[in-house]
Amino acid sequence: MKNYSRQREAVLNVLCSTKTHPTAAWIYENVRIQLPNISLGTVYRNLTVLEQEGIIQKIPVGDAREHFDGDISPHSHFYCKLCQQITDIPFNTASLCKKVEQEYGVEVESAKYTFIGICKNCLNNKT
Amino acid sequence: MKNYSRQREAVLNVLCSTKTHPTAAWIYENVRIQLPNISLGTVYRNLTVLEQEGIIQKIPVGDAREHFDGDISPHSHFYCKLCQQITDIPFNTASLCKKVEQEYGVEVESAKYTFIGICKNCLNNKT
DNA sequence: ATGAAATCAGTAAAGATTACTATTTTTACT
DNA sequence: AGTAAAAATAGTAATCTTTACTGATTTCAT
Repeated sequence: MKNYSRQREAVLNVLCSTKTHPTAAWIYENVRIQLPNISLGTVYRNLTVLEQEGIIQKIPVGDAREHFDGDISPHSHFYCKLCQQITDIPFNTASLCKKVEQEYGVEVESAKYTFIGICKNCLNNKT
Repeated sequence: MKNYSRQREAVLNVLCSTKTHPTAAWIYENVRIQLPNISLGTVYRNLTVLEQEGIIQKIPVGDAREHFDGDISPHSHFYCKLCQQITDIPFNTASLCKKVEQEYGVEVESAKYTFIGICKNCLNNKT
């Protein structure tokens, strides 16, 4: 079904080598260092494929673009409204999924917890 | 600082009178029934203002556009990947906010829990 | 090696959001 | 009520993000 490609591997490698939860545009710019001819559409297509296969996950935070995360272990995220950085919060999201499935008769594939506010650095810089 | 306007009130009313967690485009179309001359930019601006004031909230689910919710009580959401509907899950998000604040030295303004999968209806229709 | 299936680069198109400007509306004050 | 400053608006344009298309290239199984 799915075929190996240098481009898909490069997209995955770039994403997995950062903890910044980047956007497609950022991934595109960084993959271009290794593969200068890769096209933006290829990055988008591969991000979609990788997400559908459950190898990566999307992290929407409400800034009008999608962010991606190569770490699919069930953890949470904090989004700073001032510096726009997304940081990991090792709070496990798995525990409530079964509860939601049983109580609502749905099939839960993933859960995303996002905490929004002001990060430590930005709080300090405010003084 | 902020002035009253018929347009802002209409945007808020339309959003609060639905449980569908609509997009800006949907809100625009529905406000147009009452105010045919309202412009899309006005809808966007007012949604931004209302969100900054904490009167409404944004619900990003990863479908490349923002959804909005007039209900700001701390509850969760379920997003169906098949029918794209967002439904409320009355699971309270408030309890972990303080924990995150204390453990990470951040200021948490809001928390969003989103469960993603396949809803009851779509599971039945699959048979 | 070879042919079907998958993927690609490059480009165009579509969709979502923000920016800009001249005009109108709201508010505070008289 | 009258007025001036501040805020908001409609309409339009521009920007940014994402998806779609197409002919060429690459991968994979045989």
